[in-house]
Amino acid sequence: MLQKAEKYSVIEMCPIRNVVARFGNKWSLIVILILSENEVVRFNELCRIIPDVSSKVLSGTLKALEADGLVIRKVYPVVPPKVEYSLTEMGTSLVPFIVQLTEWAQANMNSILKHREQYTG
Amino acid sequence: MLQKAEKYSVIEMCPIRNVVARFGNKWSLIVILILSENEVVRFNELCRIIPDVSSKVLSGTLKALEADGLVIRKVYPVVPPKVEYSLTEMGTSLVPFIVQLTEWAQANMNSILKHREQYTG
DNA sequence: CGGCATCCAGCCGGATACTG
DNA sequence: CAGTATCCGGCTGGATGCCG
Repeated sequence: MLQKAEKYSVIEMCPIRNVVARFGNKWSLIVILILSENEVVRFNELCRIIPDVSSKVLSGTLKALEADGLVIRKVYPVVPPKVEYSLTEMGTSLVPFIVQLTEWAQANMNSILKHREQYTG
Repeated sequence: MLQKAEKYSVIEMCPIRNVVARFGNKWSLIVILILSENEVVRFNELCRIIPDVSSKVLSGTLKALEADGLVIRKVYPVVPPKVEYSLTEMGTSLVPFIVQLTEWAQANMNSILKHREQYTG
């Protein structure tokens, strides 16, 4: 305790920072949640479901999740192209924790918002 | 399902995005974890414990957490100044979920790293 | 349909220096 | 000791346009 926390030092070695660096962006969690609710979703479906995301950013988000082994990208060699996204087993195993976090957020959101507006920095 | 997800629309109304917008930054989770392990920590202790954080960024992080009602900032009117940070009840209630997330990250980090290096974008 | 290329603005975090 | 002030570079995310 209270000594230099080596375990938090190198971001590549730090699970928290590693995981948060991945999910801390604007859309990753929403994508995972939607995939967990729908099993298989096409690119443009995600585009429509998620409000205000550009296709460039969405594809970047999906790529990152795919690179981590959380999401599967399945391409059908047809015209017009068809691409389906789904969660891997590892991705699915993460869902319960995200859901719990979401529930906590839901339960405490009002309190947090109230604190924020009362706060005088 | 597969309809415009209003629940994710407005960030102020969306618990996930609200919570992640707050913890998705570089240091918040580490600060919360350290506070959860130590009960009361002074500013400079945090500075020393956390690697590579500047005092400006740290104070910003703490302010945000304080504004949300997750962290208490207690100032002692002495010279030199003494300020103690600790978790509120709400902050403490969040810790288990973060810990779970951390454990998931720890358990899956190797797999994630392996996927990343195998991934050819 | 499912992207990528390009360009661009804003924010986040870091370095340094200074203060009550 | 516990910050704030200033400056700055880089990255993230968004807009637009193009392509197989």
